[in-house]
Amino acid sequence: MTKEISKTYSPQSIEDKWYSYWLSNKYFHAKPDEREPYSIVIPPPNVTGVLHMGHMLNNTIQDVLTRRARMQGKNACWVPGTDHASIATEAKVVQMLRERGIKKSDLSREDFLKYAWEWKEKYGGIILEQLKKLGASCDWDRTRFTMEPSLSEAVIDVFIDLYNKGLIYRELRMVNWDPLGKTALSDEEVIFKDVNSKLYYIKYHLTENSKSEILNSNHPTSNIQHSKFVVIATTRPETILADAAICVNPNDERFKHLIGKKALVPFINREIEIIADEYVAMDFGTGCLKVTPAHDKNDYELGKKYNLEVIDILTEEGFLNEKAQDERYIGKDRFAVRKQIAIDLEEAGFIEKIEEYKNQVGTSERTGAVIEPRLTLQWWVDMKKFLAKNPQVLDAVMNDEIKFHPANMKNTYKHWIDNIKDWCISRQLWWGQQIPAWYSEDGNFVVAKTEVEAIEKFRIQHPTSNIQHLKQDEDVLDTWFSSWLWPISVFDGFKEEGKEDIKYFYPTNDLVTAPEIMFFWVARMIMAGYEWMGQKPFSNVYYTGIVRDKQRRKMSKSLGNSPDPLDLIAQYGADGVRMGMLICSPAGNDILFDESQVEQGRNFANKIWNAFRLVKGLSIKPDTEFAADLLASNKISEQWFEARFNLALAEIEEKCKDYKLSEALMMIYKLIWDDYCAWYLEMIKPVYGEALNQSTYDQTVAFFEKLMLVLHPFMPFITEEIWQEITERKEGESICVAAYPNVETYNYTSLQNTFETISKIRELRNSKGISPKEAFEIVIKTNQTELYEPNQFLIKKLANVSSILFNEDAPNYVSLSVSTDQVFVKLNIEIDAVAEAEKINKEIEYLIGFMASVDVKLSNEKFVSNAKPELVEKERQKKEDALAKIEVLKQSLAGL
RNA sequence: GGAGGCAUAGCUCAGCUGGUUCAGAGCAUCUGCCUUACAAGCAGAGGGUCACAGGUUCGAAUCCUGUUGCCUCCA
Repeated sequence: MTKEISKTYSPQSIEDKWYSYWLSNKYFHAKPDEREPYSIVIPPPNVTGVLHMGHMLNNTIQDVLTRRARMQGKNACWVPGTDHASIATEAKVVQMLRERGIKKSDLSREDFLKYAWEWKEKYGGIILEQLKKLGASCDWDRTRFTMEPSLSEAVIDVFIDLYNKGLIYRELRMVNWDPLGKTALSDEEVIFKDVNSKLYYIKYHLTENSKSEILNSNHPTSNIQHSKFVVIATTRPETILADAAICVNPNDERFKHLIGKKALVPFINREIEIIADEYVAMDFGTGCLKVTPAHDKNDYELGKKYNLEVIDILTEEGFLNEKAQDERYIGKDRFAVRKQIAIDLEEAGFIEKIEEYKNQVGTSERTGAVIEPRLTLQWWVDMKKFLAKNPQVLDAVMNDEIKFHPANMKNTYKHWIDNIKDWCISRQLWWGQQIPAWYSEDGNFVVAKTEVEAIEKFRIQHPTSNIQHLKQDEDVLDTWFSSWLWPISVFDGFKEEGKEDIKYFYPTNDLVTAPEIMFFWVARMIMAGYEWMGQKPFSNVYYTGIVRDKQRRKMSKSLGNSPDPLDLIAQYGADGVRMGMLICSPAGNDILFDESQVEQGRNFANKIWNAFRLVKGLSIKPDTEFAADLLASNKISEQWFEARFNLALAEIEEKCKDYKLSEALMMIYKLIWDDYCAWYLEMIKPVYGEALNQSTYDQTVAFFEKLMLVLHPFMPFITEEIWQEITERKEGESICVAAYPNVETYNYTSLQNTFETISKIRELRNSKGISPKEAFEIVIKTNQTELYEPNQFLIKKLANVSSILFNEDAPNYVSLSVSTDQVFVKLNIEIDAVAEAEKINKEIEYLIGFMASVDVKLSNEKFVSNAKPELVEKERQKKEDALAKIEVLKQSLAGL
């Protein structure tokens, strides 16, 4: 019977089998009907992406939510897809071309895009295939891509719409420039990193000095005031070549006399003025600030204020250009120049000192390159205006119309909204949606969907412009400018026709995402939702943590500390990996991933598998062939588990409602392992070679089935396998679409004292080193025999007890405390009366101490008068119980 | 520099509007068992001044204040 089922669970073949069964039966496909809808849109992974542990966690959670909803009778739809990821993808394509010996600069835009699409078709979207291994129950028929034609069209329409509403403008501004990606970035795409750098103190000679004096001056400048220099401090000495002024604080006594004078930039001897502004911090560096409007945001603002020249000495790749004036540096990378110019300055005597300095530099989220502030013409969304038009963007989150889990993320969200900056949406790339702006040769432009429309608009808006050679804007839109439409565009919400999906599935229910893209994506989807749908895009946002290794380092490819999820699945099974990821990942908390957790998951699967083997291997006979007391005992066991199950289910549902999935999973784990396997199955298991009665067997199978249903969202594969095998199923049935159990009423049968008796006897056996095979005789002293009497069968079976007597004398027995009762066990070995007495005395001592503390409370008038009456009553009960117990213990002392 | 959060067993975390479900869970550790479902297992056990110092209260892990340490986000 059990011979055919293998002793250990092997997931591989089972997982593949059921996943293709689910696909071929289209259980994950959803279309609008009369049922209540439930929808989730996937945070679209980069089309260049490969599954990493973060995806595993994120998508497991989405799958749990989706599968639960589906089983609870909702029309569940989880929409998958990928993001075109402008910068990342373009970088990959450029790299592929380089390997083939092709330079991007040699290609036309059209040719480049042809290669890019080719790349996308070939390598893009591997990640979606990997998700299938995880068991993701996405509606694959709905797979979308942010750059597919209809989604791109929506993006363009939205741009035009916002432009027409006056929410988009084009302006020359300082942006975050990525010299590697050669594009502008939004503030959100810049990551600040701590670096150890150097603070260079550089002398600028005042123009009163003659040239020869400058070159020969080597004397130390201990007193700035009387020297013929000013000294400025900078971490970026190469930018001195772009200096336009020096600035001091007008209140700074040290430098008042210098205001209005002129200084010379080292090497190139450009004359710059010393100006005064309160912006300068007197206590930082030397108190003199070099002003470099082209290469620093604050300096740029200062430059605007004082009408300073903007001298941009960097190329788009971050190399120095001819404006740097010094031949030694032109054409070289800014970091190489930084090193070299420091040496040269030092040799020429311009360096006063160099200090070690810790500062933060911005780097590109996608390429890692150090960001250069750069003055360029870019397209912007006016966020303040946008929010003024859509106040719900903040309100809905603050009043929980859109619920954040965990809720404290609301603060972060509010802070961002309150300090919002305009969104730079243009990128100097080719892979993406090209900006629908058209320029005439004389510099006018219109925003229009097509060239034909553009010509029309020119005729009206700029009738004098020459429209012979209109040129479309070269730039594309920020990737997030398409992702923010995702919950709308995947349901074709921007199309004129086919509105059934959007009407039915929007707003979506849950969004599961990482906290770091709250601003990039979550906030902007909320904006788009209100702007174009007039409604929130989702009701709940579940923020997952970041997956870290045991040393709390973020898992990353470069550190090599991230296991390959597919290897893990191959080794432990998808169910095991899912369980391992979820078991310790409360919402918002980082998860410290450790392979031992996945092992725990695999072990759990194996445990379930063996319970299945046991149940499947039972032989069954009709109830009529069994003695009444055995049937009664089994009935008690069934009732007990039924109660346990419903109690636990209610709690599990509560936890799930609060999105505390890891706690819910832990409860299921304990329900199955401890309650069902360790207790229930042991209680009803017939002695070897004997059969089980039919009615108990039926119940046992029914319980097993229910347990599988509850566990299925978390561990879909093994639960399907067992659900299919444990009883007869029809073709086309699946646990995926089976009804989730409801909490039912039950008769509560407390086996508390019985279980405690069993445990205490086992403990005694353990501590005395007595074999489990040796049976004991016991006497139970209690005034509640009804708590034990019906369960004698169970006590005998599980604790190996041969006979049970009630309230008889028990001379020379060992006494055990069970709740307020005493259980006496007859041991066949000599018992140490002195040691026993000591043990009992200790217990009495403890109880007296305990009573004393209760008495303190009870004699405290303020407690008795202030505390709730039931609480006072409880304390009284405690005292009574303790008294009764002391009495019993004293009796057994006397008996020794 | 600004905002928010955290500190409970070796590790990861539960502990709601103060009071026997208040010191809990899982893992890890230790002891004894290959007891015919499972050694990926079974039966037990030992681990904590609830970061520190004050305060409020009859009563504080829980509320308040300060200190220290750590984390995240923003500039």
